[in-house]
Order: sequence, then structure tokens, then C-alpha cells
Amino acid sequence: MEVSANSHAVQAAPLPVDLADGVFPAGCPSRTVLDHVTSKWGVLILLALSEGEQRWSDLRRRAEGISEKMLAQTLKTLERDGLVRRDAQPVIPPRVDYSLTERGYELSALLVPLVAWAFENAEDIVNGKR
Amino acid sequence: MEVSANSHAVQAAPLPVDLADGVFPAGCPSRTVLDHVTSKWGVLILLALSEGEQRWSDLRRRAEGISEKMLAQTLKTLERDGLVRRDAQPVIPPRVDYSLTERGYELSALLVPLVAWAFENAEDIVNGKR
DNA sequence: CAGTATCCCCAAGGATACTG
DNA sequence: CAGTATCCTTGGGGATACTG
Repeated sequence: MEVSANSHAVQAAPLPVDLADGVFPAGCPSRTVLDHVTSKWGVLILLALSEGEQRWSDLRRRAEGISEKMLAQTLKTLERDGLVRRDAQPVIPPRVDYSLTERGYELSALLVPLVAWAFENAEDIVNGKR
Repeated sequence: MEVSANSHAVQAAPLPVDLADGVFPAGCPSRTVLDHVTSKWGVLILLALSEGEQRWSDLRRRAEGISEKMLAQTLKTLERDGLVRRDAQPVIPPRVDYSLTERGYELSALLVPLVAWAFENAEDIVNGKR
């Protein structure tokens, strides 16, 4: 696997949002959105789609280990959130393409570095290396 | 609440990691790390700590809604992952400070924009606005 | 103050079968 | 192919009580 990223020490960025007390209020919409977006399968789907349009069966294969139920559920949630677009062709057998909306792309651009970081640091972390 | 961030359309960034088939292998360490880091409470704790050292009781208050059990569990996981440092003073009553390690800061620098984005888009998303 | 220890429950999510 | 429907289990996680 090829890896290329900025692994030089990043200094703590000042919070762009004022979260003085309470990182987020308990019932806050941001919590919900964050939960959708950072959900186990949500991240994987969003990431897969960041490489371009994919069919249901592609996504099933690429998000290795996902069940049909969870794929359907995750896609619906992301679609409702306006992050994923569903394009169903009226043909037989059916063909459905999933892709990111503009907002979805915006998000994936933030997700990609995070996932790349996880990928790069995974070994050290699970092995307890500092 | 004060907000300042780059909300102009971000174009799809090319994936820095080659994930040709399978976003991630099922048993992959990155999956584990990603799960820790993007867990419901993990994000909130990491974010709170990105503003500096905090005590147990601070964290409990700031991650509004968290139970003692989940706070303990989340902190332990993050500590094992080398993202959070625990500093216990041998005084009575006990005083324990939590802070980010260097790796933790590196991560939080990636998390902050994500959370900021969620915060900015939350309203539109839950209201179904495009 | 900073946690542990227990009990307990519900719903997230897997497996399987079926369908337009 | 692209899903839906159903059943069923497990463990995530809340509430509460206790402790050094």
C-alpha cells in the first residue's frame, strides 16, 4: 500500500469555535451530525465515495464486513443528511449509483486526513509504541 | 457562540492513501484506531483536551451527558492509545490532570476542523436544507 | 475528588430468507 | 442487482451505590 502524507508534528490549532463550557450541549444537533458522520460505517462509506461514484455492490465489497442491513441504513442516513446522492436507473436488472453531494465532498476532504492519520499511526498505537 | 472557519467549497482531495479495493481490510488496526478516535465520547474528550489540561470533574462537566463509567472507559482507551496523558498528584483529596500527548495534539488538529464543520452544518442538515 | 463495582436493559447490528 | 423483512443475540452503556 502506498502512503504519502504530512506526518510532521502538527501543533495544536486554536479552536475555531467557542466551546467555553460544555464541548457541546447534550441535545445539540451537532452531536447528531457528528454521530452520523463518525459512525463506524459512515466514515468508511464516505471515504469510499470520495473516490467517486459507486454502486451498491461496490460499496458492499469495499466496506468490508458491512451487512446489507447496515449498508442500507448508513446510506439512508447519509442521504437524508444531504451528504450522499442516490441515482437509481429504471432498468432491469436495477442499477443504482451512489455519489457524494457537494456537502459530502466538503466533509470527505476533512475525513481523508483523519483516516490517513489513523492508517499511519495504527501500528504504533496498537503496539503501544510512543 | 463565535464561529470563524473556512466554509467555502472544498474540492475533493485525492486520497493520500491507496485504498484500491476495500477501504480497509476488516481486521485492520486502522479500523480499531478509527473506532476509538471517532467514538461518541472520544471525539468530545479529545476536543475538550485540545484546549488544555483538564481535571476529571472538568471533563465530566464539559462532555455533557457522559456517565462516569464511559468517562473512565474512554480515558483509559485514549491513554492506552498514547493520545492522552494522565497525571495523578498524590494529595488528598486526589487531583488528576488529563492532557493530550504530542500524538494526541496531532490528532486533535485534524479533529477540530471536522467538529467545526459539523457545528456549522448541523442546522441545515437536520432541517433538510440543501 | 476521582474513581470502581454491579446490576440491568434496550437497541445496535448480524444472519438469514425473501422480493421487485 | 438492489434492496426489504424478520428474527435474535450481545454487549454498549446508563443508573446507582460504594471506596481510598
